[in-house]
Amino acid sequence: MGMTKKVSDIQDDPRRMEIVQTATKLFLEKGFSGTSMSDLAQACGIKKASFYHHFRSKDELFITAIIVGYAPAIGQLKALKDDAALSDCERLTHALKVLYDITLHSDVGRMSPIMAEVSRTMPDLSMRFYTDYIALQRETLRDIIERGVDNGTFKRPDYDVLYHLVFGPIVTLSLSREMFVDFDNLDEAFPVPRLQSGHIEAILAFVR
Amino acid sequence: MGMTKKVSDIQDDPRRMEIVQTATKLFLEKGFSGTSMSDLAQACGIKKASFYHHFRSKDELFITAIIVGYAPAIGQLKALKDDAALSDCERLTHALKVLYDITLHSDVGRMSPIMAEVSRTMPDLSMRFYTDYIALQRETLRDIIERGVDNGTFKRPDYDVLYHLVFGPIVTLSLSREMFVDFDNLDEAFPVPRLQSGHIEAILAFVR
DNA sequence: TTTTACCTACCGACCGTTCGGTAGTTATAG
DNA sequence: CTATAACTACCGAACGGTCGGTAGGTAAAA
Repeated sequence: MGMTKKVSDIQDDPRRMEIVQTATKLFLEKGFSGTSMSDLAQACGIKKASFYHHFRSKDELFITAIIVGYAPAIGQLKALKDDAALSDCERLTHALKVLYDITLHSDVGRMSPIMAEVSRTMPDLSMRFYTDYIALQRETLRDIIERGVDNGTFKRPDYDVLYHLVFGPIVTLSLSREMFVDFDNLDEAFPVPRLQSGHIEAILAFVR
Repeated sequence: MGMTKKVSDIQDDPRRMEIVQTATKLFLEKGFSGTSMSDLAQACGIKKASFYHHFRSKDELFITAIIVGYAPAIGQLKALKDDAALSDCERLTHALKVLYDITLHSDVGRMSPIMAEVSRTMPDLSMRFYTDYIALQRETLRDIIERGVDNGTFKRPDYDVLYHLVFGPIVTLSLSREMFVDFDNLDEAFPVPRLQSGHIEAILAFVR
């Protein structure tokens, strides 16, 4: 308690949020150590010194950007649990599609390379990323499957293996596409729609 | 031609290789931008300036370290293709185990975070990493499956989906374990042996 | 005599950060 | 209504430090 700031506190200050948005874009583009405070200042239309009115340090700004960055994904995940209208298979399929969408097209998905970069120097942040986001992903998937097990639709899997099979391909796909952005034939080497539907089919077969 | 150096050329110079080995260890520990030439010099028992006798720049040293680092894995992969004594399923199982071993326990496997870190600033290296290593991984897997298809053991899969399902979990597992090294319960969150055997079973079911 | 491998000493550039100060706004007191 | 104190947002200039890299020399091997 005390030290940790809530996401809502940060988001309440509009000036801070502007800066965080711009910073997020830059960090995603050029990585943490690749983005200097001068770069950041220029992008924000502010002088370097003025940052330190809003944030204690570069680290604090970065950490804020990460946490704010995955906040919407957390909302999407929580919404998945309460999808009453669907059948078990539809719910699982939909959940997997949402996971693909989040991981491939939102900030949090594109963050994996930076998280990998800073994980060694900011283990606390990695830890928080795990408990706030990864653990929630797992939990959500588990809830959906358990519901299907109760209804007799699915047989209960080894959940750790299931997480491995579900998140592994998605994360690697996102990471690969971030790493090889400059490929001329990126969509040929990593054809997202086909990989996605093939993967979902395989997972359905696995839990049935 | 011309610019590109062969691995054998580098490996022929023992002093260079000593330096590369030490550098590799440091880069894996602290990342690219986290490792300074001074750090490197101290670890090698050499003065900073003496580096520039052996390598043109920090980048060249790093690139050399990466390429030398995945060389043995390439050897292992090539050996997999000519495994005559085994049955199709045994061969596939064995290949998957080797992939796990390489990716989790060798330098090249542990390199994914650094490759992610530098991919934006060194797109050429990423490209080379892809064609030298990733494409070879895919090709090897494909050959093994094709052999099984010819024998009637396997049905021919969508290979892109297969790559997705095979390499995705392995890479993510390796990356996760690198990122969350400091977890007290790393083996609980990512229990390698169970994940590995569960994954292999699922893949066998997928191609059969 | 030239080449190799290493050294000492140093460079300019840039890093994240701090300092002292300045407008402009708001709150308070006379 | 006015004087003043306090606060917010920002700035120019500089800080100590580290970065990758270089100039030039030395000592020994070829």
